[in-house]
Amino acid sequence: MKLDTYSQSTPEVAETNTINTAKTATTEQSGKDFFVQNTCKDKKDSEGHGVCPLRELLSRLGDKWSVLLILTLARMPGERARFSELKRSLPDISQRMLTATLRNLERDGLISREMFAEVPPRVEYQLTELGVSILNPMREIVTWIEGNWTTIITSRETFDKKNPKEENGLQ
Amino acid sequence: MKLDTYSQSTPEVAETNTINTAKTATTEQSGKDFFVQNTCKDKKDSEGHGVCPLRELLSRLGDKWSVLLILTLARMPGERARFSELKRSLPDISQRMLTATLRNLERDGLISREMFAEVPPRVEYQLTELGVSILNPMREIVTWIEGNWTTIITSRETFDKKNPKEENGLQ
DNA sequence: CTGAATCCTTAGTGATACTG
DNA sequence: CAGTATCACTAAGGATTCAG
Repeated sequence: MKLDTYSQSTPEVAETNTINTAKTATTEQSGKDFFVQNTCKDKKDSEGHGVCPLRELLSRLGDKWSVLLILTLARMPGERARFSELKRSLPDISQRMLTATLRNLERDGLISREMFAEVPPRVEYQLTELGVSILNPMREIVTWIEGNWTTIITSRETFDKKNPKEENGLQ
Repeated sequence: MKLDTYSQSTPEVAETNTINTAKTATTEQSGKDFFVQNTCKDKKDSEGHGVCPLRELLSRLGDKWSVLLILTLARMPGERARFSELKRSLPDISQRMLTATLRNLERDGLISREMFAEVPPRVEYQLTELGVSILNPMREIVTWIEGNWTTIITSRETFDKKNPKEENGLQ
């Protein structure tokens, strides 16, 4: 027997509540909506493309090494370096992940790859124009993080203190 | 029997190669290095903090819903909305993920949570000052993605055409 | 040197059902 | 309404080994 205590809406607070539900939808161009709004599925279409650009690109930038790799490459002379240099600059990255990340970034056109048919193989990676163009927005995020990191840490500590659950975070 | 064909460095191309290895390290403040450089481990210290702020925050922004949620909240009047409104705005998110993402963002201090002890429970979430402050850098990334999305798609297509492997991407 | 191939572990995510 | 709890699945990531 389900008590109806928590039905759709109680008499006194019908439909629209304290906070207005504000159909502000029309105030935004529906172009933006494509990126943020409802229709944003992660399913791939017939071509194999993701259908949510924002989410897909974001998750690329959010993956473990892409940003670090781009920033590392940006610090190299000519925004250019070879495989082993990158490996040295990011000691914690596994060879497998370095290869894979480079490959994905190349696929997206952010870096270019040049292979030299020498006896000890040499491969050089370089930020493309597209890759360079993302540096500024990227650096703004980095700057923001640098500037607010301690604030965030503090926030976490007080939060964890007030919520002394076993384990925090996802799951 | 290992042939020594690929030893450290071949005679004619010793140590420093075509591309100079440029110890440009000194040209960068070592503060930056903390974020990008070698010492960047993902291990947690005794307190449970990640030791690589950049990576950690980036992966938060890169997770499936954080950015979408922040942007959605930013579009609400007063950068404020209740749980069910957010759920409606992001129909594809599961309740579990909405709860978890909101919780993480609250923990980081990007959003605040206010609970009302009413009979049908009401909880309102709002971007904090910190949360609002990340909107601009975030929007720059979004803008960049919007502006370069088709370029990236094109790049991927040509790449996949030239590399007709079974499946691309990681793994 | 620069990868590719395998194997394996686990974190992220979704579906579903239950609760105050 | 706003969550929690469980379970199950997948994909991301690491370690290691093999190869041109």
